[in-house]
Amino acid sequence: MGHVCEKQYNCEKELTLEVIGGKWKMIILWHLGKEGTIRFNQLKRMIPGITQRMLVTQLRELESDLIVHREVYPVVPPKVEYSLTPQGKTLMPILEQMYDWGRSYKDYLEESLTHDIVIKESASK
Amino acid sequence: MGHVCEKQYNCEKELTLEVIGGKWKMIILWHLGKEGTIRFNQLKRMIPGITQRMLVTQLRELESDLIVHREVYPVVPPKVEYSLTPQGKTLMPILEQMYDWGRSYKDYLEESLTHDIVIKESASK
DNA sequence: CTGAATCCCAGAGGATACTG
DNA sequence: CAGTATCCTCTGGGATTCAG
Repeated sequence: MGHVCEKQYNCEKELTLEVIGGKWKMIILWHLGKEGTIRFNQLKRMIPGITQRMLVTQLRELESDLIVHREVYPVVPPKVEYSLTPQGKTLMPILEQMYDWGRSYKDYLEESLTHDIVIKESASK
Repeated sequence: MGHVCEKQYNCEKELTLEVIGGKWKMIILWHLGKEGTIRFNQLKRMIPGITQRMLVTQLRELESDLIVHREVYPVVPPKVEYSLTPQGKTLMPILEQMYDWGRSYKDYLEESLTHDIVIKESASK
């Protein structure tokens, strides 16, 4: 099943990290959580810098972890839609919390940076 | 400053991930969050399997990211205490949520696994 | 349009030994 | 006790090409 199964963990937090920790997984999950259902190329266009290969592999892992659902339409040209599973949707609160924390942390870093500059300037006088 | 500064992100969620994403960082943060203040070797004993080198490097990164505070006592033999900064403490709710999600996700995986077995058994009759 | 197949590399992570 | 200093392995991630 999931690529997550074999490994050993000190704590279930690490299991969670294993699921969302890939380089592009959080952005993928984010878009799917907001938009609902997205086609492959649509998703690719929404994520600047990602290669096709990476998008595929990340999606495959999320799929085997039962986080993302893949719906294939047997038409030509191919049409494949991705969406969150019910289990996948339960990740959204975590992603939102991580977003909020990241924002305030960024502000915090900038503050303490400018503060350092003030300290250094007054010290060099 | 932090090892976090140089890189570019699509979203601040990835900044958060950058901070807590190291192999041993969540367990370290977890213990510091629960115990408050811990000495180096004490911490090492609490984390089975970690090497001194890894514990040092992970702690150094957390320190440069202003998440962990390092207090050195000029005595012999050396005594160094680690604790969370105020900013570090704000991470705890995220870790707890990740713990909770990991637990229920683990249950979910086991359920759907046994369910699959049932399906397969009845199908092979 | 949605992939699979190759090839490749930096860097995270680890084993081990030494030190003030 | 709390670290450095080396050296090495492994794999996550990427560039590129081909295919149904």
